[in-house]
Amino acid sequence: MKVEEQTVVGGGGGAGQGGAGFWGLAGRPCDTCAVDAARLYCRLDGAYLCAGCDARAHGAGSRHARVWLCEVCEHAPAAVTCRADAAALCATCDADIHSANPLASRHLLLPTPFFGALADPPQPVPSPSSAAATQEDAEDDGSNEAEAASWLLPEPGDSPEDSAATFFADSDAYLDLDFVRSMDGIKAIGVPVAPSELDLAGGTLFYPEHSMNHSMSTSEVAVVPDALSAGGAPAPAPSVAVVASKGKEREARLMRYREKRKNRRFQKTIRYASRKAYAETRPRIKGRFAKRTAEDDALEQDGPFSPASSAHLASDGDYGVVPSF
DNA sequence: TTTAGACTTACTACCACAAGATGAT
DNA sequence: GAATCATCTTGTGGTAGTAAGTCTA
Repeated sequence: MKVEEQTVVGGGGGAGQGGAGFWGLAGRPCDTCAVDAARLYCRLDGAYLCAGCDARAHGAGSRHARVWLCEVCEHAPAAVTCRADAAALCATCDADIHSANPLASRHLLLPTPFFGALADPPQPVPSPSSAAATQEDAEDDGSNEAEAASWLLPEPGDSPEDSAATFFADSDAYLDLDFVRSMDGIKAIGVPVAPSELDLAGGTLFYPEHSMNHSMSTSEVAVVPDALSAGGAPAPAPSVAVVASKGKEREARLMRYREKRKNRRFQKTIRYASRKAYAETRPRIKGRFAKRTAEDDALEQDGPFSPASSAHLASDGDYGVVPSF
């Protein structure tokens, strides 16, 4: 925790001085209006669109397959959706994040295209199997379980307090070759490979043989892209400037990703607003529910916190509320 | 380098009771 | 089949307690 805080503070300072633009990571503008930030990519049109322009261009019956922009870099079309992280990721960011360690590599990855009218923001991105379910349901039913499962299966060398996506990002500088060797034996853990037709970014979706190499290499100073090194020919050494820039970009991307996930994933879903409203008005003793007294009953009848009114108030709160029937 | 203690962080159990679910009539 | 009633189960939030991790001497 402290490591992450320090990382955030340090990185935040750097980002704060120059903002996202400093790293060259400002969101891609909409190709149509050029005003708002693009949020999705239409394959048929070959255009990056904001929500408004997409709504104008694609109606509910639209058959144009579109994908969200990567939530990490906000530049490339998302290639997959990670249900555990509830995030749409491009091939590059997916490789960065999900090849970082064996836990992350087990996240359930789903194809991203959707059709019809733009519904809601891409968090979580609707999965094909849960089209009829609410967004909250999709997140609760799948991602939480998937991530919880991944966290419950520690691997040698894992830090229990770090999430799968953040561990190596926070400790890149401390990786050593022994750990790389220790990963060789487990890098073949099965990851569902998406059909090649979803390879929207023009690259491969997964790197089953090179994922660990990719992660390790990008975590070190000498960055050698897999595409270059995979051919067997020795890749030319990148310049120091390029290497440093890549490292900072990746760090900034991952930091943004972590912040977003942190803010998103722990929102409580209220299934019964009426029960929540009632619980909030009930008397407590040291946090525990206490028996009602006659005075409590009298106050409730006179005061503004009758169950009915409280339920109404609670329904307007910031919680995700499943209406009671 | 190891150990002990202090400190921090995250998680869980607990409580009462209305609302919801279920089965019987 | 629909309506009513009785009984059982579920879900709700704030706090204390505890486990686990981190830091320092």
